[in-house]
Amino acid sequence: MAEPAKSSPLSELRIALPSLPMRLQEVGRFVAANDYDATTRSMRDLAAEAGADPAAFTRLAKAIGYSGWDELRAALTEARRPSQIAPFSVRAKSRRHGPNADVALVTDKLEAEAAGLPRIPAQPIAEAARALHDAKRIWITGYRSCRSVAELLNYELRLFRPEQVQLVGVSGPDDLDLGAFRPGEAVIVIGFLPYTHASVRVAQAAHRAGATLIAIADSLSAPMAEGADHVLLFEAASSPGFFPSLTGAIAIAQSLAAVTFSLGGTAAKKRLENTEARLAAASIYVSEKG
Amino acid sequence: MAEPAKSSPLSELRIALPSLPMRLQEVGRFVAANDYDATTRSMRDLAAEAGADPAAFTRLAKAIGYSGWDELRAALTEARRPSQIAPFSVRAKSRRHGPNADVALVTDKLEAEAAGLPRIPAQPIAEAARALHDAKRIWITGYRSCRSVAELLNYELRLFRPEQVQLVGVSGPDDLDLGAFRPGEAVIVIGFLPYTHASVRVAQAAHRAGATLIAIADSLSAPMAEGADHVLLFEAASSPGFFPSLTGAIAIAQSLAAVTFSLGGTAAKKRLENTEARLAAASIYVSEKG
DNA sequence: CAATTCGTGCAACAAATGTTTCATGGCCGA
DNA sequence: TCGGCCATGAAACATTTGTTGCACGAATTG
Repeated sequence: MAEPAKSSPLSELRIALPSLPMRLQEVGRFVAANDYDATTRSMRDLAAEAGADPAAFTRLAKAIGYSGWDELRAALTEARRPSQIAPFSVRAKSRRHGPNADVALVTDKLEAEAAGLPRIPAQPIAEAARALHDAKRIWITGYRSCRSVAELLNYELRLFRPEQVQLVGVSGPDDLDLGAFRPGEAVIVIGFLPYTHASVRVAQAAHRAGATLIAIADSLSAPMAEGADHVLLFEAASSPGFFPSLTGAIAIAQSLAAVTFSLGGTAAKKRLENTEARLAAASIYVSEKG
Repeated sequence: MAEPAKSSPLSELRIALPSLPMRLQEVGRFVAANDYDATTRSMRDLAAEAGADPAAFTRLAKAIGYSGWDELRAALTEARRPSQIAPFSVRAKSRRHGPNADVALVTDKLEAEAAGLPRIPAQPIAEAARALHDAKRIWITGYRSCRSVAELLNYELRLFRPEQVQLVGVSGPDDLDLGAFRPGEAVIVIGFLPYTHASVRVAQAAHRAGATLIAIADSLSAPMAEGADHVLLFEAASSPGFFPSLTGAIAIAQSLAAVTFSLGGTAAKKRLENTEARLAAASIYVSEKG
């Protein structure tokens, strides 16, 4: 296995963890999960809380290349030390070129997207959520990269309205679903430039069928926004890079789901609890440990 | 002696400072200025650096109402403890009613997520992108709500590396793919609390096969982060509402794709152009009209 | 099945920690 | 000037710290 850059003692620990004896894995996990206590409290103290032998900590440190627990803790302490000079020094020194050009690209991107989120109009989202709340059935559409947004929305809505939410095109060709739209139902279409023919077709079908059309798009003049009852705007081109940004669309989708759930009241809450109980019973999730 | 509002040990110190003997003032100022070292390093060590007598630290602690240096340090340690994300307090807060309660929920959510994005560590993303660039093949995994993130990443990476990127589990049961992992390949696993067994299985299989493991998770102690060569952290619980937030994970995925594309240089650019040309030829997109 | 390695808990070890005591020296009031 | 007081440093103290040697048991190997 290749050496993956000795960035932090915690990552060294993580990497070595799986190849360690069982007990050492336990204490290793404990250290990773409680690294602040690891730097401040004593070895024996930690051992008592972790329910392990104090010696295990020393052995762990040696197993991952340190001379002893003291040295490991010193490394953790340094890694945790609050950085005195904050973002500007990093930002100024590594613009565009140099070895850190990639890092600069990432920070620029994240900042741009963070700046874009508060510009999303909230009012239309709340109104659209009410429309979803009133809808007898909810269809969701998104193609190409927007498919991920559609699926997330589908997933979250189905957590508390399982029988009434459906992705367009999952159970056969899209066209079969298009004929099923009815008044009183809601159809969500997600898309941005360049717009796919398929998404426009869905929007038109929804409009023609008299269903409530909700468009999540990057522009009011997007073709699937024509005739839409609710248009939720986000900025797809706000961040640097070559692909349009979906962060805004995801944020909208999640807000939409959250408000819709909130409108659902205790009934929605109960259905969510049922769903979660079923998932837990099927032991889908890794149980949390003390 | 009056209790001076036990807000923080540091403020107690500052208040009592002027009425202390000269040497104790010096030591007190040193502690206030280096409180991180005060919690991590030993008393004698600090004394050496401050140029003072070790006993002065004990006397200082007693002078401001503690039983000894140990107790003062414990108080400083607790005051410095990183605030573990408290979703409940956020949820319990201002459950505002009235007509605009829904709008307020949306704006709160968007602002919280916007605040979370710049906190994402950029360096690991850049390093992980380089690993992807070097990988002969890229596998992507995400279950439940993380599936959407996995699919977005899959989509964007396939735009310029179509033959080398694959979602785990699309062409049959996951287990078939798990056996296909090879050294020199990269496996991306996305997940957050509660963690699914399936994602942990994939991560372990990747590690066992000697493939480069990249984990996108909400915690360093996430089970799929064990043994990972790269861990990309985001805050799933940062925003109000009942569902964990995927905005950070999406932002990471997009940054990862962008940097990987950037590393690909002209070759990647050419492949992307080919893909776009093919899509255009199939008239997937609505042509832009004046 | 025997031999051996390896992982693990226990207990004793030396080193380091925080505390206390004691001696010194400066300061102020009588 | 004397005597008490307090601040201060150095050294001795008991305690706690991290470490290591040892024994026992499980897993592995020949």
